[in-house]
Amino acid sequence: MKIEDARLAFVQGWGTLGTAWGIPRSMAQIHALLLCNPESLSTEDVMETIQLSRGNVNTNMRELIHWNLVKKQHKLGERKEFFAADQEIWSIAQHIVNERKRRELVPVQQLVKELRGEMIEGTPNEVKHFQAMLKDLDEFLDQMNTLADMAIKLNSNVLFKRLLKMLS
Amino acid sequence: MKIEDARLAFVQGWGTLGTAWGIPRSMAQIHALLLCNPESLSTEDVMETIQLSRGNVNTNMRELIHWNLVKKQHKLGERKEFFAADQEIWSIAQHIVNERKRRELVPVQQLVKELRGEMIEGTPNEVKHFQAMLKDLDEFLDQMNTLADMAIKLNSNVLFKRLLKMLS
DNA sequence: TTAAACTTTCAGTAATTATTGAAACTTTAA
DNA sequence: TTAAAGTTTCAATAATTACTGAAAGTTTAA
Repeated sequence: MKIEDARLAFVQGWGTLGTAWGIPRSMAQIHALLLCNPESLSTEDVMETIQLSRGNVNTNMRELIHWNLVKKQHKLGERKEFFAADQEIWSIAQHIVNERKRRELVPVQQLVKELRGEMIEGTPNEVKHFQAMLKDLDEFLDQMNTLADMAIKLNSNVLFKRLLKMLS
Repeated sequence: MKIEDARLAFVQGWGTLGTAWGIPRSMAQIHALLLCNPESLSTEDVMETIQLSRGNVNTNMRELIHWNLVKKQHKLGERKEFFAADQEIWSIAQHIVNERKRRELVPVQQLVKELRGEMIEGTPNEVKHFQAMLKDLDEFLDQMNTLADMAIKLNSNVLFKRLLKMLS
């Protein structure tokens, strides 16, 4: 298999899977293409390799930069901008985890805390049940939050193995 | 605030947030409603409380049952089915993590392993880069997989605190 | 058996989200 | 300056995903 085809296969697969992660197909594809190229690429390189419109590439590239997954670069003597993906998998993971926390965890916590601050009127049994549920959820979300941070620190095999042992 | 309103607020919020988790709004709403009711509810209860069609409630309830988040129940003397949510937050988390692993982690691992099995033709530098990336990704995904399993086992404060200390 | 009570399915439609492409904008080199 | 090269924006459209409602199917009690 030629490297170009292998890259394309990776790009397509990553794109499909991206949608399962709640990430736009194009954004995932662009990221994949940058990941598997040692050189940085221009908007046009990306456009023609994965057949996307200029607007699409521009928008999603901005989003990738915002996620800290991609950096802008300039080449000597070239006017246009080039883009390169962060290649450190643990660094990538860190940024993805942070982004997902922001989108998925933080808003839930806000909701729960808001409701816990309310005075609830109803039969004692119902109120008790409702509040107990909120409390469990709140505590759980806190732990998840901490856990997500910790997961990122586990990038050394030493720590990872100690943890494995601890839980076995 | 009346308990009915508090429940509705929770249901609405959970529904909105559900979409950020890649879960259909209705499914999240139904789950939320069951979570905050001490009694099990019938399809019709759910339909009228959150204003959803019968088909929608039926379909999403089946999905919730498939995720092991909800159980069917029968009431003495009643012909229709009732539904109750699992109230154990760590058990809920376990099922959600398993489901997400199945949808989000497993397919990526397959893709990566498939590509690693290929012979790649290209310049040494490009091939080396491509394969190194796949290797990193593969190892990383393995660790993530293990980590997800472990996260679930951390439901005791004792373990959680030891881990915290270890990583601080 | 039959008919009422209840559940499931699914074609059609609505709502949401992603993508295009062209016009407007910005930067740079002559 | 100005015009060519490059970038950004965004209204229109396409693609995807979720929801409805009614018809078909199933179960149960008389």
